[in-house]
Amino acid sequence: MSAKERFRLKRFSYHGQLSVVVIDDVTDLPALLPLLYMQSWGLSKAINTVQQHMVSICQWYNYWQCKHHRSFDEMLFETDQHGFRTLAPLNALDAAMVDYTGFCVYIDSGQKSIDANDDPGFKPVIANATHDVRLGCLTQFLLFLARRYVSGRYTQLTSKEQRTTFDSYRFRLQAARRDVCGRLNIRKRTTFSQVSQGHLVVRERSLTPAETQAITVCARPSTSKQTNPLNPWQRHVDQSQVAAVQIRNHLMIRILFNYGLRLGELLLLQTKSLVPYASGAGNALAITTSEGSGDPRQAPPKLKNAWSERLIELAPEDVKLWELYVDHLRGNPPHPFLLVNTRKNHAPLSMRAAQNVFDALYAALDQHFPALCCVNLGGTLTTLNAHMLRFTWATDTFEALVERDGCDFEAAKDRLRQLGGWSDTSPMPQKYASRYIAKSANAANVRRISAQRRLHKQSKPKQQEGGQP
DNA sequence: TTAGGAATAACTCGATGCTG
DNA sequence: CAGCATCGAGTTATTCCTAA
Repeated sequence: MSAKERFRLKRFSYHGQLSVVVIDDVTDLPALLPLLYMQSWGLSKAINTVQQHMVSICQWYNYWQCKHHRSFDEMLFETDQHGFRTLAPLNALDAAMVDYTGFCVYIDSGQKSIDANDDPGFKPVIANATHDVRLGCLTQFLLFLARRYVSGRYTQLTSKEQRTTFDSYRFRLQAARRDVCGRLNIRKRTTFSQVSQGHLVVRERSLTPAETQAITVCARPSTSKQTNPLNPWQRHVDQSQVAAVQIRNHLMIRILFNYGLRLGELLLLQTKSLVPYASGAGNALAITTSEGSGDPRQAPPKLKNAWSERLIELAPEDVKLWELYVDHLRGNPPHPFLLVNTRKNHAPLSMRAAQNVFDALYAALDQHFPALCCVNLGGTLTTLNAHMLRFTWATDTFEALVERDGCDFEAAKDRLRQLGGWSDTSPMPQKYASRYIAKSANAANVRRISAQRRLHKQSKPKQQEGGQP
């Protein structure tokens, strides 16, 4: 038969509730197992969710038809070679696990190819997120089947055996899914302490000047005169929001880099947090709690401690950027918070969304500056998060306080404590101080060694030195 | 000095609204 | 309607602060 598209989706109304089923074109009836799944799981879910799952299952059924020339339903209900019917569903599930890879090829190729073509230039036609959604839904469906056909109705297992059998299916299905999961394969992130491909990645949690520079370049928003092809926020469902996203993220990154805020403090900023500086010109940033502001977020950010409340002077160009964003791009949401998401309601930016900004930024760095990120090319930047900008800020600020402003170490530590919102007894400023000492000691050491080498070179023509003392 | 607590980070997964 | 972006939530590890 034309193996192509034996199964399709159909919407129907069930007791007044709109729902979706997978229709088998051969019998013109709903496929049995998806129907059971929909009935026992899908009725309590929103139509979009059910549809999401049914789309995945439908593609799976079409794939199965292509590959094995019979439907997945038939596979589950046939008798095995010994005439036992009871084990057939479980055998089918075992077979399904093997076919995860083939299914990935099928959906990645736009449901055309079932062969694993090892073409290196092969480019999936769907995004990784979609790929993972498909696999996740399919796995959930297969787990539903496992739970159903392991149960006492279909097997003679004791309840304990049922549980272990089902657990084994759950484990194996999840493992199979994990193996082919698109996002996991793209982002192989490791933490700093972990060994990556044989060699240990050693680095501070602050950024090097090269990395800082790369981030600044990537975060620069496009203007009408000049677009920035490195900016990771080029596309958006609502194209009119692209400028808002770019400016907002640029503002976020600038504030974090220049003033070392914690992420929670950043998200608590309000439009009225920018106050004219008491003594003379300039503006200051007031970091404070937002009591009574009616934060609509599920998990509103909180200040870490009482010392976090502070006043920071803002550079003029940041003030301009702030005003540009507030006046023209932020919209007019009913809440007072500075940073908003790009949905229609312009709700305050959530913790999660803010972290996604850094995920996207890291993806851009990975793409455009592989030498910084890829371990094989000598890069050490294996992850990026908002707190790393704070570390960077603290290190740089301490250095500037000592070298430019001529503070002694105690004064610099106190100043840093005040600017960064650490408590009176916090050991953190000490940490940055010792980091600076280590750094300058290293620099002095390098200078000493190279001076020595020069000296050695000069003395060399005169006489050959003996062994080391 | 250390135990415990709160915030943050890292990693997933599920659910749902939005738009071309 | 397909695909995607985004949000909510759960779990665990790590960081930072407080108080004993």
